[in-house]
Amino acid sequence: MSTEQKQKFAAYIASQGLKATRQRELILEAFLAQAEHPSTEELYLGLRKEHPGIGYATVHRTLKLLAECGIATVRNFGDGAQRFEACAGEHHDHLVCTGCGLIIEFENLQIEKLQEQVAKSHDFTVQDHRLELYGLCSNCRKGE
Amino acid sequence: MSTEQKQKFAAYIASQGLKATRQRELILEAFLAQAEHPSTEELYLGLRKEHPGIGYATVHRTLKLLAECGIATVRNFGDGAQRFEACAGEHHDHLVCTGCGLIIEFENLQIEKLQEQVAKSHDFTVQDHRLELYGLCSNCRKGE
DNA sequence: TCCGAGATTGAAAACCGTTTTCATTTATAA
DNA sequence: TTATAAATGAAAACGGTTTTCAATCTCGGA
Ligand SMILES: [Mn+2]
Ligand SMILES: [Mn+2]
Ligand SMILES: [Zn+2]
Ligand SMILES: [Zn+2]
Repeated sequence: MSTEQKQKFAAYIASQGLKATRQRELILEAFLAQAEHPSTEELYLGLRKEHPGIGYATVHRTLKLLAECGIATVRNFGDGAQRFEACAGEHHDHLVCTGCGLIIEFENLQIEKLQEQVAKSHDFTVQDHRLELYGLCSNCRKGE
Repeated sequence: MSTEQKQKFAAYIASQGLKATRQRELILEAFLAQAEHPSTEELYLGLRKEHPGIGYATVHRTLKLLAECGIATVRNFGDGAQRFEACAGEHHDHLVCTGCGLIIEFENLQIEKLQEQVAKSHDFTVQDHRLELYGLCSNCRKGE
């Protein structure tokens, strides 16, 4: 439920001496409502329909704030733009279709465990990781 | 041996109706000689010491050519710049230290296999993938 | 060897997503 | 209500990449 995220954001804002503004509220709502992996631009264009006054910089700044406080994750699927995704519960990785842009999410605990082992064997402490499989979905394969 | 790569490049250039130039030769040599994961800028600055006339655009264009013909891979470790790496034999993935920038390479066949399984279970054909583990190397962990 | 079509080069400008700047507006504690 | 500091939107700056363009070079054919 989005109330949870709103509270989390409010708490973070308070804890950092920041201010609760109309724009931040709007942007969080739009972010939670929007499609899966929006870029700043996409979210900004969506918002502007309802709220023409809103600024691109504010949208981007707020998305970074959301990432800071753990509501969003920053993704990068190699299209040159940062994308943002709500941290809904479980961690997951992505299959990205190079044909149509389709993104499928998956989690695989075995892979995660093996990653930990690899890190340990090199005396590394993992803070984060990215795993993306690029290829063709079944539709795009047919279309070839 | 670098002769192999030179031949591969020569063959590719011929096959595409491109031309063999002094610059391309120089850039390939520098690329093969340089450190592990150079950016265009880094390679360019290195080259300029010996060959002040060389242009940034030419370096970048040539690196893209090398990627096209399978001599180089494009990497992106999240520092905002494309990095290039010689495709020396085996595929590998990376551990990236967020403290000092150290990069450790690894390969793990179990992970690769599991990736294939994941893809298959979603009816995906994998063309490429990226796996990076970000964290702290033992040195940087001590320094904290 | 020389020529000419067409590719390549380097410098500079354009590009594009991100970040900063700055004058103005707004939130919040007193 | 007021004072203070933060936030906003527009525009400029930024930084890596890509394009443009006139000059230069490559290489197959004469
Ligand atoms: Mn996702
Ligand atoms: Mn490597
Ligand atoms: Zn597809
Ligand atoms: Zn380190």
